[in-house]
Amino acid sequence: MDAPPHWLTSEQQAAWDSFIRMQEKLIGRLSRQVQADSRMSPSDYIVLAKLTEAGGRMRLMDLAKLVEWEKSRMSHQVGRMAKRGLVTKEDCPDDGRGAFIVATPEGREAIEEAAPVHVEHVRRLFIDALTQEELDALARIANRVLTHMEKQPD
Amino acid sequence: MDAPPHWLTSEQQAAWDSFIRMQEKLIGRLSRQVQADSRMSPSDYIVLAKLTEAGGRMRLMDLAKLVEWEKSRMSHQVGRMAKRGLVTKEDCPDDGRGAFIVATPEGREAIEEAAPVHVEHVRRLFIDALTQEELDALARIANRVLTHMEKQPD
DNA sequence: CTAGTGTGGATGACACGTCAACTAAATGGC
DNA sequence: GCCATTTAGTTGACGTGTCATCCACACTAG
Repeated sequence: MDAPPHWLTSEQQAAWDSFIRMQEKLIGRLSRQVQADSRMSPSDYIVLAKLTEAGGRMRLMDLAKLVEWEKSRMSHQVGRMAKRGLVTKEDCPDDGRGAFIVATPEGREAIEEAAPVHVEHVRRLFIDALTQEELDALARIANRVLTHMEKQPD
Repeated sequence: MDAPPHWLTSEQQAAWDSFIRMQEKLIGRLSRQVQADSRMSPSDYIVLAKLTEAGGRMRLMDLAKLVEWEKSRMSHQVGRMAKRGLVTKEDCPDDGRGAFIVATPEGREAIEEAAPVHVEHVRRLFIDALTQEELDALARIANRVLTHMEKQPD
């Protein structure tokens, strides 16, 4: 009969707006900073971080799952990174289709140089703005949203 | 003497990871949904929403400031949207450099159709996962981070 | 062994964002 | 009025993300 309540309450809207705004500003700024002081793209950073963290040698598909990317995106990304000398691709003996992605020394050096700087930025922009209680609250909220999302269709 | 504490505590790291993960999943999913059920890109949606909200006729620069984009991005975006018939560009009589961006009827129709669906998705994926207290807490945290970021260099 | 299916990965077309350079008109000082 | 400086907006190159498609190899059933 009567239409469902289409819009958000002003409090809900305010929360959503604040979240979106903060998320955009924060991510945007961190991205620009990674690029500025490491000459790597944010994607390069993530991939290299996860790759070296896992030993520096991984199957493309495993890497994609680890970072939660689709394989196509990872394939493109790895291709570009190979062109820049950050990683190399090796054939996989066990699986004729397979490819190992291997971090080059330059790649290792790049990430080892970039990581502390990046963490410093995260601390300065984000961590330092909040108390540990607020961080805990945020983590709890984020995890709640994540588990709730998993139950939703689509 | 001793190096500064380079890394985050495990609690800090956990909070950061949860936030990033939730943010990526949520934004990713909402983006795909906008595209799926409106045949508009997320950028189209935002621009059209803000534009019509403001009367459907605005200077490009004002629009850019409103959405907090740089003018270049807005110019490209508006160009594409014009090509798709969502907006048109009109010369500005008062300012020879200027351009008015005007939402076309098709643009208005598109956003009016897409908005309720999008809000429903936001509600379903995000709002419904949290209590009003949690939403308030999140808003407070987000605003804290935002004001803290404004004080930081860069 | 072989036919069908599934999986790892590459590829190409396209939309998007960023950066730097550029044009042209407005503005302010003199 | 004239020159220097802003400001509005465009443009092109480039790196990136997505989607659909494709290929080669692996696996399984028969």
